[in-house]
Amino acid sequence: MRWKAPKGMMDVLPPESERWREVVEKGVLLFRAYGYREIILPVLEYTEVFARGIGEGTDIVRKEMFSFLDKGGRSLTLRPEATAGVARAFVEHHLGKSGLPVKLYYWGPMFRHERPQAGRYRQFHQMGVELLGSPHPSADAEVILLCREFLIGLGLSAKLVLNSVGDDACRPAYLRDLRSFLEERTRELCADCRRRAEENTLRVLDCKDERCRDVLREAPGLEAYLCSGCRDHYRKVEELLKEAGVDFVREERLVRGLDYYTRTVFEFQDPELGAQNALAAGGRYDHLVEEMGGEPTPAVGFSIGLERVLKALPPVDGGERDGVYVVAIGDDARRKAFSVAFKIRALGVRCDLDHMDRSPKAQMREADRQGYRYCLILGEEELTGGYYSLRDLVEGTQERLGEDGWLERIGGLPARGNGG
RNA sequence: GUGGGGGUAGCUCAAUCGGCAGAGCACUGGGUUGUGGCCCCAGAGGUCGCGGGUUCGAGUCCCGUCCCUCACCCCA
Repeated sequence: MRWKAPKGMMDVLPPESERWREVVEKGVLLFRAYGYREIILPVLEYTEVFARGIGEGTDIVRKEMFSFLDKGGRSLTLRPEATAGVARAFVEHHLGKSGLPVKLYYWGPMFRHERPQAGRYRQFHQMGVELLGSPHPSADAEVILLCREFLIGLGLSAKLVLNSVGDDACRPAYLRDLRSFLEERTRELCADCRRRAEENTLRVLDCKDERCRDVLREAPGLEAYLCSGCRDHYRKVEELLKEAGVDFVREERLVRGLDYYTRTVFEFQDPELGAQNALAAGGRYDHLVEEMGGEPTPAVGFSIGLERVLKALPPVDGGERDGVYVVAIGDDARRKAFSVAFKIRALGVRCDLDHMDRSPKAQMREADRQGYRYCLILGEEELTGGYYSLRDLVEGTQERLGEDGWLERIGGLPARGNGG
């Protein structure tokens, strides 16, 4: 094989591409129903946008970015996520000046230079929302509910896990104590955790190693360190979720790998997905806009992994038959069939005809294979008799349509098979 | 970056001890001078990932290499 798509990147072919389209369109309709409007961002940003926004110490920035120098020598990076770009655009266009909150949704490709595995790709696609300007717990609860609504609307039942990672008032003290605890116990930790303790301390809490977990059971808990503001905020988010009848579990070890999160973080997990089990994730980021050079603007959002959602969805079920395939027999008929097909398409009815110079039998087989409901047959008999033969491929019946009104008849055909 | 598994037809896979590269599905044609699906017949389709080595002979054994995949790290 001569050429392949780059590692971790893939072509989406039909019929899979059609499922993508459906999922994205459902999401867009739902986001709009919640008052969000689309923002279309560049796929590239100056590298500093991500370095500052996501955090210099995060794995994403340290080793997962597709970066290159442009011809002017500036470093550009393919976006590894969308939130930093949204914050940059929010500041650049002074979106906060004309009234808050600002509610935006996006969708598109993201890029991370990681080793691919099940549910993880180098180019992957996310759709998500950002609610900028509100510090209120109802904003957190809204985006969580919206995310849940999206997944449920697709027929998925994901487990919601929730936590609070505190804010500038309380997290530093916790980190200090956690670090000193880890230093004391460092000999009992796995190699990864020793490294994490230095570089991304909170993530030690997430370690899967049993021995680390045993040690961490004795570590100071984040919850106990939360300041009254964070504690109160978190409690109210929980109350709103309960009020809405949403099931969730608090997972004290849930911490996210991006530096900008404050207070609420959450994840929707599907245990059947394998190691990469987060369908969607998000949280609050009260200082990101400020970090990007804007006014202090609290915000909250989430993003959904399209590939993971598609993978969790049940397999495609054939689909209904529709449309008309024009079967032409003989040169005269082929000539006429060509214009007939265009007339049918102009009605918005799916329609096709043979481009392979095939026999009538093969043309009908093609009609069947491509899922057409009807064949409009046009041969010498029809030409001399002045009619069209219309065959219903589901019923196996055939009728004659006169020269007058045949097009109207086709426009009025049932678009769907009768009851499947 | 680290570890496990795997690369044979378009797809999913088989090939015994080293001895003529196969099946199912899909595709094309025919069975019907103009009628799909089911059935029957026929056909087409291969750099056995790539390179080297051992051997009379390699898909099979050895070395190297590339790629895919799952997992770790991390994350959607």
